[in-house]
Amino acid sequence: MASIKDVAELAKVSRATVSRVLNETGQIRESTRACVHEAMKKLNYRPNPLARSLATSSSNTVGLVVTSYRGSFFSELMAEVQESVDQQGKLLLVSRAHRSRDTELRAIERLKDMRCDGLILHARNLYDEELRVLAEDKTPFILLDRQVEGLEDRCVTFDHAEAGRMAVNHLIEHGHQKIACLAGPRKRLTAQLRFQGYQRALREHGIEPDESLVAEADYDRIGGRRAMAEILARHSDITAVYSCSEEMCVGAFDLFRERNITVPGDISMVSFDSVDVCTILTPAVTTVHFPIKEMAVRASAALSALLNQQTLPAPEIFAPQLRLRHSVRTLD
Amino acid sequence: MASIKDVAELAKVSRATVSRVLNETGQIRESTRACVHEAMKKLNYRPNPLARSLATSSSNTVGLVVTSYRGSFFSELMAEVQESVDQQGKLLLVSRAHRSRDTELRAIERLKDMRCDGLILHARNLYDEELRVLAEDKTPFILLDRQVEGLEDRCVTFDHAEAGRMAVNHLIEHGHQKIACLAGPRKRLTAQLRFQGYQRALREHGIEPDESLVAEADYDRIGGRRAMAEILARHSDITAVYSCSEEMCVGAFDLFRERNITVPGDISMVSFDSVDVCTILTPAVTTVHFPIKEMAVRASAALSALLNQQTLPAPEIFAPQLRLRHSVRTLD
DNA sequence: TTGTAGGCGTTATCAT
DNA sequence: ATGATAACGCCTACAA
Repeated sequence: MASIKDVAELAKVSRATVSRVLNETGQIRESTRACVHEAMKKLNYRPNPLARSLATSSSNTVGLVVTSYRGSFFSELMAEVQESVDQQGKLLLVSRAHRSRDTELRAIERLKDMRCDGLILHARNLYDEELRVLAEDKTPFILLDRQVEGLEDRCVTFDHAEAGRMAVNHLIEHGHQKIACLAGPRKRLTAQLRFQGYQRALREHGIEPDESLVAEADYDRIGGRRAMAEILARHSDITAVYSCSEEMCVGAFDLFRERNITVPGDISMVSFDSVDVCTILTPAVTTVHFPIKEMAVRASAALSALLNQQTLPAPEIFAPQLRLRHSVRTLD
Repeated sequence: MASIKDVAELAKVSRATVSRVLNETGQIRESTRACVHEAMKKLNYRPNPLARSLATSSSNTVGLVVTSYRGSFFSELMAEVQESVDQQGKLLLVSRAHRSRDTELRAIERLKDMRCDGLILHARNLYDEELRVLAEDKTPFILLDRQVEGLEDRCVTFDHAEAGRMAVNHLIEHGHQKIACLAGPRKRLTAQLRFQGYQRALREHGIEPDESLVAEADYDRIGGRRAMAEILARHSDITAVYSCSEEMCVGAFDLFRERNITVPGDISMVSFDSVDVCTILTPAVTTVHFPIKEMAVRASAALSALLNQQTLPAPEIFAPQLRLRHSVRTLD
């Protein structure tokens, strides 16, 4: 591979000059510029980004931290970030954080080691304080789906509790009282919020939440099926279900199909959803939409603005949105 | 950030020694090793991978080239590769090639510029010859879902034509004769193969393929819906559909639902599938499974073997597999 | 076992 | 407008 030195020699100039035409910096005579360009073509020269990074300690690279690679949620999230980063002419580095503070820290470090220009963090376990400390040093970052005091302008968030409340409200307004909840892992903050929304909606209508109507799963399909089975074993007379993820909703439908339970005939359903899986089900399921794609795009844009020293767009809290479909029956 | 130099000074040794303990190379007295380690801890030293790459021209990085980031197929493909690369302790760089030879070449170059140790290519447009030429130079690569003469041991492939034949055969064996085809983009080789499988199955049973039973789409949901509508406009009496992608199948179901067409009552369906979307539909759709996930894992493993100079596992042609579900009715 | 010194390919600061 | 030259942080002969 030809290096800048080869180009310099062939063009009979110094490496500095080649560097200048390369970066269009400084003043260069048109003739020498042409000469250099010719030499570059002739040698099929490609600048070495690693060397450049070493010299500038920046890398034209964006880092993304996620807790998992699996499942359509993360897949689409990564794809979306990939897309926008790509459009900014940068490369994306993704690093997985698994499920602890420690591994999240490591994931971030790997990315900083690579001198990423900026980071997008979908970090679930770090303490707010750690994040604030992190914000002190060089590498700028955006927090995806997380609210941290003092870092509001770096947060792209969603109101999970309100979303949950809306979903369950919808059910109650249609006459449902005995509403089951397929909940996410309790130790995840957003799962808690979604659950709180459920409780809040019930209480607002004078219904006391009943723990035995709730079952927990890891947001996944088979977990959802199992959780649904658990609840039905305890209460065969529920009239509605509030699912905290689309995959759990699919799992519940698996069970319904097996047992010839019809939706919304026997049971009404409202689910969280972020990649429109619920529209594939029959009937299409009414959802509260968690716009992870839009949020991902927003995060990339915000980071880009940060990197270019532009004024940050106002921090945005994405609003939940009810998407009415055909899975809710009006009870009389 | 502390550099190797700082560590050396603090430990009162040379940078070479630090480098040695870092890479566990050469012989070092236990006491100095300890000393160096201590210095590293004290300074919270982290080696700079960029500098290392520059020096060794290798980067502990794997590159992946895809034609698109969108859609569950690519999402899951990337996630899967991400997972295995991650487990090898490496970082993944993904680059998009869009839809032409030229852009594919560029995508590959970007990755080579970054000195990726190896590449996984899902390259659709490069000529076989170009790939062979590419194989000459340093960076090793694996071809995903593509067969190239002379590079057989670097190919992880799937028999699309046979898969298509199996699918349509299944339909014919259940008494169907007038079988529509939701085809992928003709200019893509694998789409052609899937289509050829359709033709072959028909001919083997003495049915002459009828172009008006075929409609093309870009493997996507709305395209599938439109294509299905086109065919139905021409032939309202088809009894079965062969869909070349799961998303098109979902699109067709969208139409069916609108028009109260039942599956398999009115129309039977067999579809290609790679991420099990078809099991979400009602009824669950019988599919030929295109095991992209397994293939992605295989590709990563093969690349890893290549990188470690291990003997390559025998090249594998993944076999199509019919997954019987409930979307095919037996015609009498 | 350890140190010296040159190189990896750029950028950037001075001069000229 | 251009050229030396010293970083950037690490690796690796070659010496000692």
